[in-house]
Amino acid sequence: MSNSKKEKEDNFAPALAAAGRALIATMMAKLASCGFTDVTPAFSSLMPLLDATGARPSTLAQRAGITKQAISQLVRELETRGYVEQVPDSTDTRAKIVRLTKRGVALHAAAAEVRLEMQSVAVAKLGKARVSRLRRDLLELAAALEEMRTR
Amino acid sequence: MSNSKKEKEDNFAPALAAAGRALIATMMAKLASCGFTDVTPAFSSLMPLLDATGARPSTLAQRAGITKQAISQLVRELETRGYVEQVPDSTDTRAKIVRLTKRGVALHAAAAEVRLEMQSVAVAKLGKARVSRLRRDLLELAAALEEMRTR
DNA sequence: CAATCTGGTAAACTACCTTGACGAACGAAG
DNA sequence: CTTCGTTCGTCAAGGTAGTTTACCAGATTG
Repeated sequence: MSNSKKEKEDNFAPALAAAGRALIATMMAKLASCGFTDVTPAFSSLMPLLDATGARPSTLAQRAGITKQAISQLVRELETRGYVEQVPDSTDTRAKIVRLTKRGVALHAAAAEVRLEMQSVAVAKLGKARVSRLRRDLLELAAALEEMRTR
Repeated sequence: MSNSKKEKEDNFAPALAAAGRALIATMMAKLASCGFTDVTPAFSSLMPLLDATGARPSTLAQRAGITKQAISQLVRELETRGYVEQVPDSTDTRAKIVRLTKRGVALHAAAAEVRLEMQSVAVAKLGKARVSRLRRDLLELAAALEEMRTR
């Protein structure tokens, strides 16, 4: 009996899932209230990986940890919605450069602001020390699980 | 300048995502190595919500936080793969009861074991205190974000 | 008993990712 | 200069996990 109770009490998976869901939902809600109603979660995840100078799809894929095909689709969607434009890379005929449009810069800024606001909310609730410890522990946990997986 | 740096250093979203991905990937890998090769992430997420006595789809939907239609599909998949069976509820002609088959019980047990193993790995890496603090902080973070969203 | 609520399903759709196959261009090596 | 392996991006198809909309049938209550 204490066994099952212990698992339920200590199991961090639901907590992790809940935090993840809350993070996404809050980001979406805040962006929508800023007028960005056609943004999907994947867009907002991609935003912090883009900068003013532009980046190649392959680079983005690497940063995001997904395939270049997936990025290709995502970028196309972003393009049809007017958030980015693709220009040819002058140093490589094969390559493209994904660059934020004016509207994209606005979304980028809005997403960054929401992230900062989330950070503030977290710090207000948990305190600065616990927030940075949380981040660190999550990364260590991920590494430990990853090692367990591959072993 | 310190602003953007601060955001990058403290932003917990990537850490959260990484931990979540690692959790799922490890669960899948471990279950596959136990012979459960036809299990999808959603199956393993559903397992801890099922018990020996069986439960109604609606109840499962509530516990999982998704629609009853989604549960309906999932349960059907689980049924065709032989992990659960649906029997009529004697107390309500409309209702069904989702019950683990013998194979389902085996999967349920395997998933529980993997969760315990993950817990052990986490404790080995972070220590018992930090793990339970991590869980608590995640829940508080989720609540804070949720409040921020609805406000 | 009629109205309404609840349990479940069906179909169509969205979002996000994968694998596999491919053409075109780059870089180096012969 | 040609050949060869690699890299850049795309097309096509499919899988997973959900959603919304619409609906039926059984249960509950005024």
